[in-house]
Amino acid sequence: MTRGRPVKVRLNAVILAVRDERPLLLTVAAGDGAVDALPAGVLDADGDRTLELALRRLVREQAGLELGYVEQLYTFGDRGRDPRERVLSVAYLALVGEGCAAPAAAGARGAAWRDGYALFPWEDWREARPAALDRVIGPALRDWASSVAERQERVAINFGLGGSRWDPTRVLERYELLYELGLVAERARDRQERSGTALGQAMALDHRRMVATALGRIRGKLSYRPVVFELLPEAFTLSRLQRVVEALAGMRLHTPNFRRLIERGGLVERTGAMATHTGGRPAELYGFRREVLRERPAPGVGLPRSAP
Amino acid sequence: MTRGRPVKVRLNAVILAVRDERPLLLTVAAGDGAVDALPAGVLDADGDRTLELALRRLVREQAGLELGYVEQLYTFGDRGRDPRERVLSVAYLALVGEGCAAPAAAGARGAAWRDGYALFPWEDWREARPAALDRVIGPALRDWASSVAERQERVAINFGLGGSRWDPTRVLERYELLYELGLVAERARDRQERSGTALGQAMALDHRRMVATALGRIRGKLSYRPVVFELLPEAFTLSRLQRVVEALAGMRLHTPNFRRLIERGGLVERTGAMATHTGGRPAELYGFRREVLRERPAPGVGLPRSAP
DNA sequence: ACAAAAGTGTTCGTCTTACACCCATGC
DNA sequence: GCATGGGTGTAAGACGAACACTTTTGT
Repeated sequence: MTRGRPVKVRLNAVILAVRDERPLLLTVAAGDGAVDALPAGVLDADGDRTLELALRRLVREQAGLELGYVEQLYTFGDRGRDPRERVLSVAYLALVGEGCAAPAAAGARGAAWRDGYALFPWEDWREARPAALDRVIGPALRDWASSVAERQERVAINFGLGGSRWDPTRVLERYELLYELGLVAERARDRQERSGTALGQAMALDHRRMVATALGRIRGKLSYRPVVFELLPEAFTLSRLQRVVEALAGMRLHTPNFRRLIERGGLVERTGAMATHTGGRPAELYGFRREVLRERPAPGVGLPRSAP
Repeated sequence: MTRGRPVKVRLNAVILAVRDERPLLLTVAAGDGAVDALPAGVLDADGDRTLELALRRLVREQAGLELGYVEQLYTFGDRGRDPRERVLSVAYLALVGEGCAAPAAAGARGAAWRDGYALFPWEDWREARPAALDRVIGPALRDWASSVAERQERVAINFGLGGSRWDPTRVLERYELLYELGLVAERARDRQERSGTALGQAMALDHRRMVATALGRIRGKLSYRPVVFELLPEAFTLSRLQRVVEALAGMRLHTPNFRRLIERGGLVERTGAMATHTGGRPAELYGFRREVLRERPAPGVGLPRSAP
């Protein structure tokens, strides 16, 4: 076997929570301090039995946070990802309850919880169709794709423009397209050019790409795995559940149908208790119903195919 | 940052094709020659621009095969995966047409195409419910799970036993459970014990786990991405398409409904040509219809929830 | 003629979506 | 009382599963 220079291996954590109807991301200060970075560290070849345990250790050390749900996201290894050296980064996605994401609960090293949609303003369709799409992105895409069929198709599929629908899960594809077009700050930085348009908040290295991967992954997973419950307390109201799903999906759902889907799908069960001070009528408190895993092969909340 | 011993990085390829209604896997001779291994190699930190390109190069060198569809599968990094040293292995899944998988078309180094279900006999439900399930696996699982609720749940979910349905995508979970129970040869080998039950053909290191990951992934992907077409020629009959899907899914489908699903879903278009010598009435030849990608967010063939 | 595979029609039940409406609390 | 959010009923429609049945070849 040929053997080149050794490659360094790093682990990265995309840690998400939802609080006040906003998806939050745990960040630490980057080396140069100018932008945020993801918690990261190196695998201890002797100490860490598995990659996942290494990640948990690392997040514990850096942010004082004990992770619950963790899944491997993707391994990034392109040359030039890190201008200093060739690194392989194994990225993980972790979900924590909103209790962990208390405003003060940031540990050492400038750890902080950032609004996820500050990174991807074009991904939040809850209030309205994001303004950036029509003001900046749309024109730039049209310009770029003009009279190149393949580009037009790519734009249509990923941004739901030419008769296609907006697919909430294509977060990464959209980010990468915007990167190629030079609409995000990372592109100019990576090429050492003067920066032009800079949509959304930039992050260190390719960390924003990792977060895009994570958001896309969890949006997809919502509909076939009961992952939302990792972000909620033991007991919750259905509307609270709906708000969390909406925050992740970046779109509003039809309340009455959402309730029925969840209840008839057997994902939750009544606890008997009630939530008061809801702003209106008191709401029943529900809990995740584990048995659903036995009953249905792919239990999830299912995003609508059309906007509500 | 703490820095332990450096970790080696390897790439592995799970290359699948379907031929004669059987999923085939490209293997090479393992170091000791006793079992098969997956094509593998090392990333060239200077030469390879991306991991995917490194993988393509590697497969070209080792098996003389030019890959088409490639996707990253998973990164394996547990300690003890390779008894010799701590290695991180980034596994990729590749799909090639049956032309590449010609019986003779194995390159150097003892490359060969193996029947995928020789590795996982319990995964092929096309002819009948696999015999091993009732003869060996069922009793062993019941024994293991007896009077431990969590184990019973895990068995039910993954093997479709206690009121749950068989979920074709849970290939990895099933393999890992059988590993834990000592029903596959790798378990005894890894623990340097005398081997007992040895279901299915073993592979080197944790390569069979990688193949299980790949099979589960592609089974899942069938229903929301048009991946089958990577395994078919440009023009094909609907029944040929059905056979390929069935080979991957490990189950039979209801022919008339399958046809309608595919046609109504807009996944294919008539080519006008006909296939003769089909054994009966000549069949129309179809081709993949690229436009679906614009029209539908998740185009795929959709496996049935119940057996036909 | 008959076997074998291709291909069509129709029915039924379930799941999705949308619309309309009633209920219980705080202020 | 009325605004606000919680909660229910029901009907139209899309979709998947199952059944029966016709068509076109090779032998």
